[in-house]
Amino acid sequence: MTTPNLSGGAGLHPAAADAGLLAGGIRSAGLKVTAPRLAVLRALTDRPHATADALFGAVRADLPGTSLQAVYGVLASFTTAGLVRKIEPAGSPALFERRVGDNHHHIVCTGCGVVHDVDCAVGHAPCLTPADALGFDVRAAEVIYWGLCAQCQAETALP
Amino acid sequence: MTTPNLSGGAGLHPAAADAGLLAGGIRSAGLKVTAPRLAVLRALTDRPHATADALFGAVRADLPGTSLQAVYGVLASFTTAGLVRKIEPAGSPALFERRVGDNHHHIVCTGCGVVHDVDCAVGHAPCLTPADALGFDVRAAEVIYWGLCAQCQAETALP
DNA sequence: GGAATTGTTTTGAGTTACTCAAAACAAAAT
DNA sequence: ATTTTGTTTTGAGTAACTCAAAACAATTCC
Repeated sequence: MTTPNLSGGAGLHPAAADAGLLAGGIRSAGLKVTAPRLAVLRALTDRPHATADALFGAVRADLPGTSLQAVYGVLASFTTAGLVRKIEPAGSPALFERRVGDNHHHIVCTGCGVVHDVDCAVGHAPCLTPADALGFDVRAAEVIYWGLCAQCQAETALP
Repeated sequence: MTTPNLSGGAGLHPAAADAGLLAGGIRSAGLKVTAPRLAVLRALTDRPHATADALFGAVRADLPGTSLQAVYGVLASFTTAGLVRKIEPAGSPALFERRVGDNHHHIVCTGCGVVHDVDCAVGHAPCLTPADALGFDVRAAEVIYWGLCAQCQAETALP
């Protein structure tokens, strides 16, 4: 075998099986399966809220020669295809996550910048309806909570 | 009188009275009253959700020679002082608004980018409490609704 | 009212996080 | 195997800020 196995056939070891799953996801989104795309998706699996730059760093570790622009391109196509979600918290470069399709929100630490997922406040779509939509056809509600994470609280409480 | 009236004394005509009010606000925020600051605050009064660049355009109309960096500086000091609020919707440069101190949210048109204020969804602080704060000390909840404004709806519905 | 003090603005440079386009290349369809 | 189509590389360019030093102006103090 002289070419890498990108085709998602029966896996022979864990990484191959993983590649198969990733490849299937990419293919069923209507996109061609390529090595940079697999690498980005794999990197994003380990880093649930990553910047393009962080992913670039991770990708080039297992696929040297990949360009930053390729990572941007991959992320753009994934985002358009609904395979990943892009979030842009104030003051931060864009973050990407694989968790899509549900309406979850985010909590960002103002101290260290760490981001976690949080489920919608009230059980059912609560924040999805503004008091007065002003004639808008509302399609999405994005909620970002800001606060101090447990660790940053502990650190600021020191003598 | 050879120097402009920045001191906020009894106004002689509407613009002066306005300057007095603006100056008072700036002064009580603990900031020095300067011509660029008055100009930015006045421009922001007419443009409830403006970018630094838009404000720069407006400011230089009545105070030529003001630099863009001065506008950034003014906005940074106002934001720190709590005199204005900075919002950063995804894909847009930062917007500034004078409405502060209440917990209102925003609705952004995905077509034309227009931004309006909206009050909190449910009567009482609804979105302020995530289902699970994950140990965070939550200080703020920011909600952005995305949708099509009435005008953009009408335009997309054309034959 | 004038000098000292402190904070602000100008001027000029630099950075981050992207975006765009053309040519080389690789995956999928035939 | 070849063609087609979509992707990645390479290289350039941009928007929106941020930083620092020197000039300047608003308060404070006498």
